Amino acid sequence: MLWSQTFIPTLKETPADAEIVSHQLLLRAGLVRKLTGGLYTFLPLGLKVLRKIEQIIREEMNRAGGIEVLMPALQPIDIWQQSGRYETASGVLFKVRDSARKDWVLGPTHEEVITSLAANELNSYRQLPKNFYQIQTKFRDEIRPRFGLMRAKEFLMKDAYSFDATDAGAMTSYHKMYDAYTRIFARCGLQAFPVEADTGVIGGNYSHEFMVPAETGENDVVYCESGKYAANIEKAISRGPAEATPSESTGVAPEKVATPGVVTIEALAASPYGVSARHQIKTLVFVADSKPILVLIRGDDSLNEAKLMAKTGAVQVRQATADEIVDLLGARPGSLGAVSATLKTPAVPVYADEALRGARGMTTGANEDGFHLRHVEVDRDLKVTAWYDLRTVKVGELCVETQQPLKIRRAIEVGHVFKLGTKYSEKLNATFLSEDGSRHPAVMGCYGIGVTRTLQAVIEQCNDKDGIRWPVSVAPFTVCITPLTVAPESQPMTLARELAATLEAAGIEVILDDRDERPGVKFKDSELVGFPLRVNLGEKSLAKGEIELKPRGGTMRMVPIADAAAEVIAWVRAESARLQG
RNA sequence: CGGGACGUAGCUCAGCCCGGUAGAGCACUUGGUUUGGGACCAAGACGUCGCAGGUUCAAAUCCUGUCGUCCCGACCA
Repeated sequence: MLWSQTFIPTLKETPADAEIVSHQLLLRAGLVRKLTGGLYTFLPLGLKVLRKIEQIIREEMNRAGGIEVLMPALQPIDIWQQSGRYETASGVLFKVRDSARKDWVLGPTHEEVITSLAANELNSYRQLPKNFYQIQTKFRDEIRPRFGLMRAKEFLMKDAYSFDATDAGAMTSYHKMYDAYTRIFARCGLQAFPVEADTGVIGGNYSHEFMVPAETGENDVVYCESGKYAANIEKAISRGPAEATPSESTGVAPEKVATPGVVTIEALAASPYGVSARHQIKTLVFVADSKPILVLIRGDDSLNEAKLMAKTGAVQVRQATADEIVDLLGARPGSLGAVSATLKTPAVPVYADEALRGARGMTTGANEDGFHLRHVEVDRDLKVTAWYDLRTVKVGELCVETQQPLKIRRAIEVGHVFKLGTKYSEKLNATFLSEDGSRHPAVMGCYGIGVTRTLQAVIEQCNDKDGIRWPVSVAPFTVCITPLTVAPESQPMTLARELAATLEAAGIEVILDDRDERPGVKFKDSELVGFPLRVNLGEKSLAKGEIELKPRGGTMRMVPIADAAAEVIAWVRAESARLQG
């Protein structure tokens, strides 16, 4: 490929609306251009990278027994109503209306479509297991598209769906995908690692996310340095708070104390009250599936809403409004409590965090503005409907596996594998006949990779001050041949064309920078775009019988003209082998 | 949806507070000089100052509304 005959609009300056380095480099290297918020056009080089990532995914999916299909992006709403997600996922659904005024959705994911297919086509245990996958555009009405391709309204995803006859079979399918994902990200040159994950709206009971460590990521991962434990903070557990919950009884009944103007944990902890956060019970009011609930957390802990939803089985949870809270408890936020004697409506469920078990000598709101209760003992004074682990793990707490202190880091989620069970197969009648003639719903799993997000994650992880540093496996071109003189019959240009032909014949993707630009411009551009190897052909070196090999980020090496092709091929093969894992 | 910032040339931005002929650098066009790390000189072209109202003799500048972008939060298979 000649540079002059493709389209690589590089930018010297950083675009104003790109915040993170990978987004800036996507634009500066001429890989994408924004149409509007959350929607991007892929330019030739961006598209080449995308296709390479897709190809790696295809190879590994096929190797793991996946069968490629292509499903419609436009979907009828009835299957979404059948699965129940027309309601539960309505926040992300793009809905469209046709000329007959019938409603459709643009698929944010394809459990409904594939399960409908399976319902019709998979009727016997003899046909199982099956794992269908596709690489296709997804649409999600993200509230806030962000960071270029990281969170977009329209994006490319690889999604796969497994159907098994038995739970054990489903676990096997799950682990095949888990292993395939590990290989896929390694081949893309990404350091990604699996973590235990919450399943969210998609459902199911077992799940891992593949995370790329990055400060700009949108997820917090809790992990143990031993490598034996890692989980999304939404799911993470520990051996409990670093400081024990107070459990010594004062032997005194709850006592009302005036705390005028005190509406925060901090204010109550400060002078003149001096009630440390650890001695307080935080009372939160939520509306879970339209019903009010009280949630109790130790004052120095924070509620993990994902856990609340997972543990209570609630589908939609929101914080109650101030008015709702006053109606329910008779007091405003800041003075709320769950001490039974103060509750107007004892029927409201009270969910308490495990860390509050046996707590005594606690202080909590009196359900009367400006007053708190002290000497509260949870077992004696509160009626707890259910105890759950609802708190968010904090740095330094001990790992449940190794008892070492846990750490937390930011990460980008590039893949997610779920064991779904029979949630969708039951609702959409994807059943099969087993050997004994009985009918069962297929046991499903689903597996997603954000292809466009993966592309940006590679940039986020592989860059330096000069630009992108593509791993050879996904680089738009592997070698950038750079003649410093481009006159058609000049020696640099003639040798450049010959070398390009030789390398292409060896299956190496080459771009030849035939632009009539000064060397500095070409060097800067090739480094910005990030081609793994640049081959310089300048009259000075050629006069000495040498060609220059400059790996991106490495040191320049001179090789005899006659050896250049062989040297480049050897370099590329060695780099490629390094990424095969 | 709440909070904040910002919309001026293709890009990065100044001008706005204090109303009075729309600017710089880069990019682009032409000519010349250069030619191993984003060259230099000269000439040129490029704008309904996001949009709509309002105030005013006069609005990029002040006011109101609106649309859009980015960030934080909420939310997020």
